[in-house]
Amino acid sequence: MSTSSRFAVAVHVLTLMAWAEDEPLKSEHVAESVNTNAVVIRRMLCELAESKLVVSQSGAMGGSKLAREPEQITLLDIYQAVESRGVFSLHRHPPNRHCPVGVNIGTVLNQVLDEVDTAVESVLANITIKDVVSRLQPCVSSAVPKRKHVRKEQVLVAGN
Amino acid sequence: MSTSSRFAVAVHVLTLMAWAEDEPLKSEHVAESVNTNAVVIRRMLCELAESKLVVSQSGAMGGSKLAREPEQITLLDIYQAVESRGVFSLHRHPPNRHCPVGVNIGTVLNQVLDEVDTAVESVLANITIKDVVSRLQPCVSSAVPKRKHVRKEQVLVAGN
DNA sequence: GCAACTGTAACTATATTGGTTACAGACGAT
DNA sequence: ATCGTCTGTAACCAATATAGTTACAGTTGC
Repeated sequence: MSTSSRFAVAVHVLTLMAWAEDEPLKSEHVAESVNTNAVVIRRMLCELAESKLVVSQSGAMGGSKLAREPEQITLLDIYQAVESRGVFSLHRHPPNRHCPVGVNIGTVLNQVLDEVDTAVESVLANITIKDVVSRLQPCVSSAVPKRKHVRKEQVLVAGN
Repeated sequence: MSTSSRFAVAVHVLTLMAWAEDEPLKSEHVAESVNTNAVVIRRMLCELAESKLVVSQSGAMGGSKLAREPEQITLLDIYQAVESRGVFSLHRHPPNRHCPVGVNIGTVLNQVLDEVDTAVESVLANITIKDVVSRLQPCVSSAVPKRKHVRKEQVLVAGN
């Protein structure tokens, strides 16, 4: 697959804003929490603004905040704002159309990949930023997160 | 995200083998159907062999075929064989642990991403290679596949 | 032994993401 | 009005993953 961290970062950013309630956050400040460069955050904020999830204000005392209430923003909204493609891709080059399998496998795969995308979307549609904020509170910082899938590089709660 | 076509190609390969029944297929032949280089196919066949989905034989009259019946191989088996990571990744670098959101967002995100992975897996677990072969037959080659998500580069049934 | 295969290493090409610097433009405060 | 503080954005570079290619050692049937 080769997934990106764009979705994770976008959720992080919007969660910060929900946490900050109506106070506009500076990209520099957000970048500090995410632990990346402010320009990376601003690029993402532009995308999120295009999707009407945040509003930004230039100039002194400016910053960005949520465009709607946290309970009105689902993870699906965020996913669609920052991840342009579905979960899987088809062949890089079209298969051989002179082969009985090659000529039709795309159609079947598209059916399957749509089923997958739909499943992902229905999970994300049922979680709002408010939910994320609520789930944030009872966390004990000692626990190291574990995933079913091995994600080599990423052991959270470390560094800094 | 930045998904790869590895899953699509792997399904294509195993479908070819199911189609060919018990006849061993040469990597060169498979590559022709997939429209790629034979080495790319052989690399993938090695991974599929490690996961006991195919068996290969070297030497003259050699080739690869399914290790089990097509109805005993699910798309989840294939997914796990060729895609090492889950659907999404967490942050590239761990967030700032001095921030109340940064320190705990990983735990919450892991919960969400596990829900997503589980949803994807349950879809894939319910489709076998035999199902794919069955769905292959009634396809009319005139129809251009459509996906809910825009996948720019890839218009199937073209080229060559 | 020979020809036909697989397995694999080594290298290149390409694409995507992320990080960085730089700067134009917006805007509040004085 | 201008100054300092922000955002928006362009132009790069670096890192990573996938895919494509050539080359060749090893295996096996004939």
